[in-house]
Amino acid sequence: MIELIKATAREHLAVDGPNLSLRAVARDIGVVSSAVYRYFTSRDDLLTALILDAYTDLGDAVETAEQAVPRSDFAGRWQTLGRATRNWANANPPEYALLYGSPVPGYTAPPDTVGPASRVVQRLALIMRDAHAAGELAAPPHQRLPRPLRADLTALVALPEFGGTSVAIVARGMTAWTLLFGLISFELFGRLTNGIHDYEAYFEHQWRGIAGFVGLP
Amino acid sequence: MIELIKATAREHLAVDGPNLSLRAVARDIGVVSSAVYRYFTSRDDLLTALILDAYTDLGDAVETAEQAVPRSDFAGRWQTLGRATRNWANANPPEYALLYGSPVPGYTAPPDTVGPASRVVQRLALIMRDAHAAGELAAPPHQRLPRPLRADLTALVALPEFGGTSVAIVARGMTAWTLLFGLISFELFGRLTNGIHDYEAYFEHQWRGIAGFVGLP
DNA sequence: TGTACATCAGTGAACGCGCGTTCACTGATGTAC
DNA sequence: TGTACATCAGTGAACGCGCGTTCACTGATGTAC
Repeated sequence: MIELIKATAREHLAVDGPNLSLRAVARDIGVVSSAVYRYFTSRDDLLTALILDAYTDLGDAVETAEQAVPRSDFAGRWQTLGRATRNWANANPPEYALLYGSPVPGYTAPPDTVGPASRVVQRLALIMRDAHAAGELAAPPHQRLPRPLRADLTALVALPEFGGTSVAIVARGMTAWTLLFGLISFELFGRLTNGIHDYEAYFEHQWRGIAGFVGLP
Repeated sequence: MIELIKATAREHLAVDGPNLSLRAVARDIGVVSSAVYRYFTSRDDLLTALILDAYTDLGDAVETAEQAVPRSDFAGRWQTLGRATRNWANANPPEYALLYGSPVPGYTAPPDTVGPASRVVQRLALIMRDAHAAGELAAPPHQRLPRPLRADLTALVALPEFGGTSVAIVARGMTAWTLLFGLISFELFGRLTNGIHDYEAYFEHQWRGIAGFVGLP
């Protein structure tokens, strides 16, 4: 039943956006609206469940795809990670908008979404770390950093998924991470409708381009 | 009066997000809800006016800032363009979300928003074109492109603001454009809350980093 | 200077609809002895 | 095999609220002669 509610709610996301109507979901299932309260304590609770599911689904899809590539094919792993993320987003646009679109007004995601939310970027970091460990990651040029930014980045280098790299590498990894979701958002939110027609080719090219920027072969 | 309605509606955007309530706006102004219909034929019409205003406001801010930099200081113009865009977004988060967040369900922007919507990217292209014309834009490495993508990019190179550059340069310009709004979205939509504390320093560094990628000095 | 008329901003009531959440409840199913 | 009880999914009515849009209207202001 919980699954049925969530599935129906997901369908509604596609039409109404994040202003999910609990009553409409109940109506679709053929149940009275108060019945939903047996399974979710509130509308926000249902929304949170959907968000968590979506993060998990995306994380699984990306990890599965990336894991199928030979470990030492860093460029291949990189490309696969990007492609899997984009594919998931194209297969689940409303979920993507829920996760990476504008925040729902009046709703704040509970702290237990943080973990699942960072699986993609962690995976991305892992590829760079592995390439770095194998000596196949070109070192970015040295750049001066203001002290507070250096502090932030230093803390990130200390994380296990970035461990052993450098502040400059982490910064470029974050550039790529930002670009990844920027590319997908532009595609799904209609920024490319004037100019680009072959979205897939465009994405593949842009994503490959940034691989060079982060130092991958 | 039109201005008063729009100003009040803007305040509501901040609280309720894009689900703007015409009645709430009227209530705030101290007028009966039907009175608004004298000035806007529908809720969507009001929303369109807000979007157009926002694009214009952003475009003005960016152009004014960028124009104040000496024409031959390409890196300075680049940095200023990015900074002005970010500053505007930080000063007007709800408007930014309206323009660059997830699309409002059930609403499609009319075609006359296209022009104002592309002022920032046009400006960005202009800087690259000027730098290229001055011989100060490093040529990106040659990359093979699938035919449909090459066709798309070739059409873009023909636009006046990109005229005289190359397919590879346009592609990198689009990377930067995507990154610009990706960086701002991540900041405003809360993707950086774990890890980055000094948003401004972070942005400045990332944006300068991508300048090198597009070939600027 | 005064009257007649047109313009126009805003009113108020209504239509028909939606929403989240609560609460006491029914009625079927399962369990224990 | 049969009775008594507990569990639990779902009901239905209600609360109090919101919304966009329509329509005939009032009443003030401006204009023409």
